[in-house]
Order: sequence, then structure tokens, then C-alpha cells
Amino acid sequence: MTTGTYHRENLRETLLEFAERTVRRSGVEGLSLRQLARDANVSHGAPARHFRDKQALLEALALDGFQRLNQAMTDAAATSGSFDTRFRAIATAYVSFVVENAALLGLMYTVKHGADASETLVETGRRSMGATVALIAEAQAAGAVQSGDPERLAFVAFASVHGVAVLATSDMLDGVSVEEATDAVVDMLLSAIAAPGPLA
Amino acid sequence: MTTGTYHRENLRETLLEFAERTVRRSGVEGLSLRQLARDANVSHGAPARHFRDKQALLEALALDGFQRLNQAMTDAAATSGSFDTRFRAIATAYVSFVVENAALLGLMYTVKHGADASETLVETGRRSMGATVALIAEAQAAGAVQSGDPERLAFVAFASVHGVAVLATSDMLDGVSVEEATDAVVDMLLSAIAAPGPLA
DNA sequence: CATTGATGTAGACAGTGACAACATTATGAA
DNA sequence: TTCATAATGTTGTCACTGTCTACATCAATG
Repeated sequence: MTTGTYHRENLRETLLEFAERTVRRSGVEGLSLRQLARDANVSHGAPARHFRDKQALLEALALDGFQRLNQAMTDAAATSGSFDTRFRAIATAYVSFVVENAALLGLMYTVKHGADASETLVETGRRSMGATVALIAEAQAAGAVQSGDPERLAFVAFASVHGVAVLATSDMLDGVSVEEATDAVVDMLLSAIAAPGPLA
Repeated sequence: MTTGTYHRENLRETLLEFAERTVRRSGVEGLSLRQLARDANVSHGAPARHFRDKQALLEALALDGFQRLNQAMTDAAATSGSFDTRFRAIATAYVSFVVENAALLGLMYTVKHGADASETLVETGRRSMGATVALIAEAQAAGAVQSGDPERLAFVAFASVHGVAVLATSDMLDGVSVEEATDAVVDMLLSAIAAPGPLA
């Protein structure tokens, strides 16, 4: 332990953690740099040393969110099993992340869409679809999925699953459980994407 | 014309119009009650007579958005033609609205999801799916669509189309045009929803 | 007319994001 | 070791914001 009040362990991560917690509890509009500084027992000017802007703080938060999301999806894609199983795993992972991080996801898309979004943020966000594209391309090669541009197929799938997730966080599924809704959409996607086989 | 500076025609609508324009150009974060008051040539306290809160202003904005969206969708559903045609019209109307009012739509969902959302707002938002549900139920009765809970089918369809719209505003369709993406998803939905007929 | 309710004004207050000047610490070259 | 320098934190300040309160003005109604 050093002499006392000055140096912090690493303020940047501390601030991000508090920020994440605040966003989860009170939404983005409840986020204040000064309150964050108070949470971290630090003067109101300190955060500026680590984040030029409030916007920069939000960007860092969004980037972290995309990285965790991508990790969850690639992990899900790495499970062993049939194409259907793995595809469902990815979809479930995506929906779960969105449901458990609803406010953060809103922030993620807002910031990414913003005019001053950094290149790495946009790139990381775009990479979200990567695992799905790869899985579909692989399944195409194995003959389990109909031919066609894998990006296009992945886009359709990604959009549908994303829609379920968003509606789930908007209380629009009227009694239907999230799992049920996800399964319904995945069923439809799988039947629409499957290679036309001898089973007709 | 009255004597002069005091009474305004109807400030409430004027404020809403300026607010809508500001949100369209600068997003929700660029919205300030005081700036709005300046735009309307009115003192900074005047808006409080029409909107208790900034939140109340946002709610009114969101409500108006949902009403316009619902109108656009029911209009689209009212076009004559086959089920496929009308369904595609609804989907296109939804995607168009979202693309043309991206910032507003974000606000709409945020406010609706918020803890202090008014009952009418939630109800109006929920009604968005109404036109789709009605159309699907009608098509089921006519034998053009497979049986099953129409709400459930509509939910899947709505979610997928919503996903396309959101991804479209997030620059995630990588060169594919919005119309193309919409068509692809609609094609998939139609083939998945159609009644199993003699064509197999 | 006088009252009353609706609407707009003016002033104040605390909180916020951003900036600048200064203080403290760590580090590394001499 | 010493000391210049960069990194990090502090303090004070500024303009701006949302909200509140007291007051002014208007419209309508008895």
C-alpha cells in the first residue's frame, strides 16, 4: 500500500465497471461522469484523463459489450453437434445476451450508429455476424444447407434472431417465453435454410 | 392578429414539431427543452405548461411515432391483392418507416420500455403488430396460411422484419439494398408460413 | 366587471460536461 | 543520486440544462 490518497489502481477499468453497473440499473440517461467519479472516490476531473469525452466512455462501454457478445457467440458456435444444434446454440446465446444486457445493447447500437463511432467499434460490431456466417458456410460445404451467398443467408438469420431479442426486451411477446419465441424463429429459419433433400 | 408578444397559436404542437426535427437531425441526446423554447420564441419555462417533464415530451413524441407507424401499416394492409402482396406491403411499410425515422424509432422503443411509460403509450406500441395479426388470421381462414396461433405467427414475422429494419439502420447490410434484404426475409417468411399445399 | 384558470415570463438553484491551471507521483536519463 | 518529463489526479470555473417558484398577462365566464 502506498502512502495514501493519490494514485488509483487503474481508474479506467474501475470507471467502466461502475458505468456498466449504472447502465444496467438506470439506463444510459442515468449515467453521469461526476457521479461515476464519486463512485470511484475520485475528483470530478479525473475521468477526463482516461476518457476524452462522455462519448468516449460510452464508446468504450459499447466496445466491451460487442466483444463480450462476440465471445459468447463464437463460444456457442464451438459446441459440438449437428448444424441445427450449433445454429440454435448461437441464436440462444445472442438472445440471452440481449435479454441480460438490454440497456447495454441499446447503447451498443446507438453508439455504433453514431457519426463519430470509431473504426474499431464499427468493425467489432460488424464482426458479430461472423460466427453465423462461418457456421453457415461450413454447413453449405457439408451439403446441409442450401447454396447461396452465406452472408445473405446469415443476414436473414441474424436479423430474425435479433428481432426476437429486441421484441423480447420490449415486452411484446405477450406471455410467450423467450425460449419459446427463439425456438419458433429458429425452427422457421432452419426449415427455410435447409438443403432440399430427399425428405422433401 | 392580437396585440403582440404573448399568446402563442398552440405551443404544444409547435414544440413537438421542433422536437421531431431536432431528433431527426441530432438524435435524442441533442434535444434540450431550453433550446426548443428558443426555437419557438418562448421563454424557457413555457414548455412546462404543456409537458410536465422532459420525459413527458419524449413520451408524446414516441406516442406520435407509434400512431404514424400504425397508420402506415394499416394503410399498407388495406391494399388489395393476394395475401403475399399485402403481407409484403406491410413489411415494406414497416421497414420504410424505420429507415426514415431511425432516431425516432430508437426513442419510441426506449420510452416504451421505460419504467414510467404511460398505459396508452404501451398499448399503442403493442398495437403495431395488430395489422399483421389480422392479416394472418384472415389468410388462415381463407386457407392460404398454415393453421396455428395467429399471434405467434405474426410475432415471428414481425420480429424478422423488425430485425431487418434495425440492421438496415445500423449499416450492417454490407452493400445489399434495403429492398433486397426486405424481400429476402419476406420470401423466407412466406415460404415458411404458407399452407402446405399440393405443390409440396 | 371581477374572478378564475390557463398560459407565458423571469429568476433562482443544483447538477452536468468540459476546460484550464495547478499538484502530485512515477520513471528514466544524466 | 538528481532532476526533467510525462502521466495522473485535484480544484476552480464556465456555460448549459431541467426543474421549481413567484409573478404577469390573457381569455372566458359568472
